[in-house]
Amino acid sequence: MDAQLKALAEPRRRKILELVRDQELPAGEIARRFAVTRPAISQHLTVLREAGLLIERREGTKRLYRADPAGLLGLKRFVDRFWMTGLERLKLEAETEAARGERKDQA
Amino acid sequence: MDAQLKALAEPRRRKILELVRDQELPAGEIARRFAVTRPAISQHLTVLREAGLLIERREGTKRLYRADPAGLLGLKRFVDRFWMTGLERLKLEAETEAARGERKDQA
DNA sequence: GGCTTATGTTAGATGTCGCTAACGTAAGCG
DNA sequence: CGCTTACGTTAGCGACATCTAACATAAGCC
Repeated sequence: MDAQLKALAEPRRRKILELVRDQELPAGEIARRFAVTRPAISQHLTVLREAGLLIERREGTKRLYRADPAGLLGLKRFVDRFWMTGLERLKLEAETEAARGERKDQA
Repeated sequence: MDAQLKALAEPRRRKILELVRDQELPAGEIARRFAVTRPAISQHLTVLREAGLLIERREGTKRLYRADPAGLLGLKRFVDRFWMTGLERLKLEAETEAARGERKDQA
C-alpha cells in the first residue's frame, strides 16, 4: 500500500489514472494531453504500473494502459477502516486475515 | 485531497494516524512510541493536522490529538469512484456537485 | 537492410522531504 | 519571578523525486 499511496501523492499521476479509468489509451496519447515531455509521462506510467495501479497491454509498437481498480483495494480498506468502530472493524480484520493466505504480496 | 495523500504517503504518519484513530493521545506519548526524536513527530503531527486528518485539543500544556475521519472523505470518494461505472458514477458526481455549495474548501 | 513511429531508459540539474540539534514559547507550580 | 514540563519551530544536511535532453530499443513498412 506504500507504493500505491506514493504513486497517488503526485497530482499528475492521479490525472493520468483518471484518464485511463474508463478507456484504454496508448502512452503517446496520454503524454499528448499534458504540458510535460513524453519521458516524464513515461516515468509516471512506470511508477503507476509498479504500484499495481495500471494494466499494460502491448499491441505492435504501442503500449496501451488502463487503470486497475484492484490495485486500490488495500487503500480502500485503509480508508474504510476510519468509518468503522468496534465490532464492525473486528469483523473486517478477521476477513482480511483469512484472505491473507490467498494473496502473494500487495499489502 | 493533495495534502491528504501526501500526508498518508509517509509510513510513519499512517502509523501515527492509526494510533490515534480510537484514542486521544498527547504529542509526547505519541513520540514515545517511535524510534525518532520528538521534533520529528511534531512535524509529522503538523503535516497531518494541516491536511485535516487530525483534530487538536489543548489542555494545559498538553496537546491531545485524535484522528478526524472526515478528513479522509475526499480520498474515500476518489477511491470509491474506481469501483463504479456508468450510471452509478454519474449519480455520485451529481451528489458531489450538489454538496459543493455547502462546504468551504477541503477538496 | 534503412526509415519511421512509438516508447522506454539514463544522466544530470533542481526541488522537496524527513531527520537531528539547538532554540523559542507557553502553562503550571513554588 | 524562576523552574520545570510539554511542545512547536528553525537551520542545515543527506536522501529521494521530478523534470528535460540525449540515447536506446522494438515493431512495421518499403
